[in-house]
Amino acid sequence: MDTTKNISNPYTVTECKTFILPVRDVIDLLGGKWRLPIIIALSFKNHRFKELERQIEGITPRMLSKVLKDLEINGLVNRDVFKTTPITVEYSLTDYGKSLDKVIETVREWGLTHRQKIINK
Amino acid sequence: MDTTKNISNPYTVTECKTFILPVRDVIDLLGGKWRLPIIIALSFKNHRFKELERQIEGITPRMLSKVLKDLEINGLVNRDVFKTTPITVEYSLTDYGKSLDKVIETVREWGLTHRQKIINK
DNA sequence: CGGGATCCATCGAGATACTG
DNA sequence: CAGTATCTCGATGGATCCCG
Repeated sequence: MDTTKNISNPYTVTECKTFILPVRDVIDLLGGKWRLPIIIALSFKNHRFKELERQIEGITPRMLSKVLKDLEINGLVNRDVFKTTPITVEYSLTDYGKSLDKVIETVREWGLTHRQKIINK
Repeated sequence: MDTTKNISNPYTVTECKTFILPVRDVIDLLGGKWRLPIIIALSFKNHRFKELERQIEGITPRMLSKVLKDLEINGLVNRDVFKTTPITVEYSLTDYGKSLDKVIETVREWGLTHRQKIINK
């Protein structure tokens, strides 16, 4: 944040919204119940649909399908179909998806200290 | 993320959940419709309740009250009551709350490039 | 195996009115 | 001014069954 402008708040409401937009995008991309588990699982290794369903306990195929589709649209996940019988589909993180790791790590570090702080109260 | 362990995924499901927990904490802290606008507004300057209500267009006193209370519980926001007549209440970010700025900035940078990438498609 | 379709429960959030 | 109390609704996600 541009602290040089904090003193008298010269930002208009519109500027403030513009500031927030890209942050909200990422929060939404990582938010929801299943996005993080799926991204983390794929950061470990590529997975097939059924593998993910087994790995991420509690998820239904409906939600798995939905989130994977969304992550694919956002360019974070690759979907590779192999024409075996029966058909197999492999999901993997794109290089771009992997670039989220550093963001997640930054967030995680703050979150770890936060946990300590809250627990100590 | 510990990339040295990514190759064969030695993480158990439990370890994976433990890994995610602090990340989820932060996402929840910044998620929802009003948390970011409130935090950003308070990062500019301290505000009274009514000032926030005016500044953050569309928010109802109910939601404002709710989120402020939650942010206070999480140690991000101070609530100072002044016994004037009528009573005035000033909200401000704690030093701890301000420490979130660097996290938000990291998230925002990634989000900005993401916007470019998505728009160009 | 890799999903889609449908129905249903829960929860975040809006609208409105009211209080100390 | 600084909130609280109800009521309501739409979105998120769960349960279950089905298909190529």
